Amino acid sequence: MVAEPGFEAWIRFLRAHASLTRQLSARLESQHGLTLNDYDVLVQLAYAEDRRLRRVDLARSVLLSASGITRLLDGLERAGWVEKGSCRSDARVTYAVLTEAGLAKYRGARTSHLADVEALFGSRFTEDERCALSGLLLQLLEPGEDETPSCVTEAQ
Amino acid sequence: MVAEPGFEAWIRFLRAHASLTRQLSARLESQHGLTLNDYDVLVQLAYAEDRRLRRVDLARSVLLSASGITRLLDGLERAGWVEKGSCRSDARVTYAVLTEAGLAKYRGARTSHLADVEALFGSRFTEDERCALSGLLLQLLEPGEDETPSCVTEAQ
DNA sequence: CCTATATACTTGCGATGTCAACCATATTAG
DNA sequence: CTAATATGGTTGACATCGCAAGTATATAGG
Repeated sequence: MVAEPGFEAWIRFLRAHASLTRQLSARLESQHGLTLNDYDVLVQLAYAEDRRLRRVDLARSVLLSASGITRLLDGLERAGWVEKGSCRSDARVTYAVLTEAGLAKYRGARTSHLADVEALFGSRFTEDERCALSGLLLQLLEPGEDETPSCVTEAQ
Repeated sequence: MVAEPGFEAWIRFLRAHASLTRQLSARLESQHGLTLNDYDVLVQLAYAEDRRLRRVDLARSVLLSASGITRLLDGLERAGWVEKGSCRSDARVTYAVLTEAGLAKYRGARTSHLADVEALFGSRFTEDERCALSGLLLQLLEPGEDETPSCVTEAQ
């Protein structure tokens, strides 16, 4: 894309995303057999209360459609990392529950993935730049979309 | 994603991308029957010399794989917006050439798409912020990936 | 020449993701 | 209580995209 004065930032945003996610997902895929979204879901569940989340909420927080979550979880369930849980108070909802195996899987993938993110993304910035970028990106999100829960500061 | 200290920026990057591209591509799709990538290709061609580009180069500049470009162009060719051109000096290469219809299509989509990008992306920043963001994003791209050609400043 | 390797491009296949339609359960209004 | 509507979730049809493999042409070395 080109010749769109003032849209340079947008173009770079698209390009940077394409480039980074391709590299990161290739690594995650080859080293752990996980998708970026798979990993994302595992993290969400690992830090959720009782290691379980309603499927709708999970969908919202990873920015996938309802059907997208069903399909993603299908895979994680087949692998034994997630299982379904039912809800006492509302028979419509199904929980996605992280299994022990799933937790182990997450822990195994975590270190190398974080290192990859650091190498391809974090290391390109100074501390200040990263803060600035984070702030700017926040301005792009709708209020509800920055769901980064409380545990952001937790070191695990 | 969560609980990854220092990765807030990365998470927000992923979320912002998912959110923005979904909204933008929905609009582009409903108003013009184009994908974000379709549009991207039309722009590249519209500003290219002789309105033609080698398929490889196009792939690189849109950050698609070789097969991705073949398929994307299949669609644009079926629609009559792009056609194949052969190369005198190298029989291996095929050009993607923008047709008159394709140029018209681009011009028709351009205004509304740029307005959408401005509304969802540009308008969230001040001029300075946008510059800063653009600079930061540039640091994420590999040398060759910021292909934004010379005509960036052109007003069309 | 002629073989080896590199490049341009296409195709088969699988993975992923969306939308629309659908079912089941909750909730609300008469 | 019942009908209307909203919400949680799944499924089928479909589109997009990457990888691996294959074809065709170019280029380099012996």
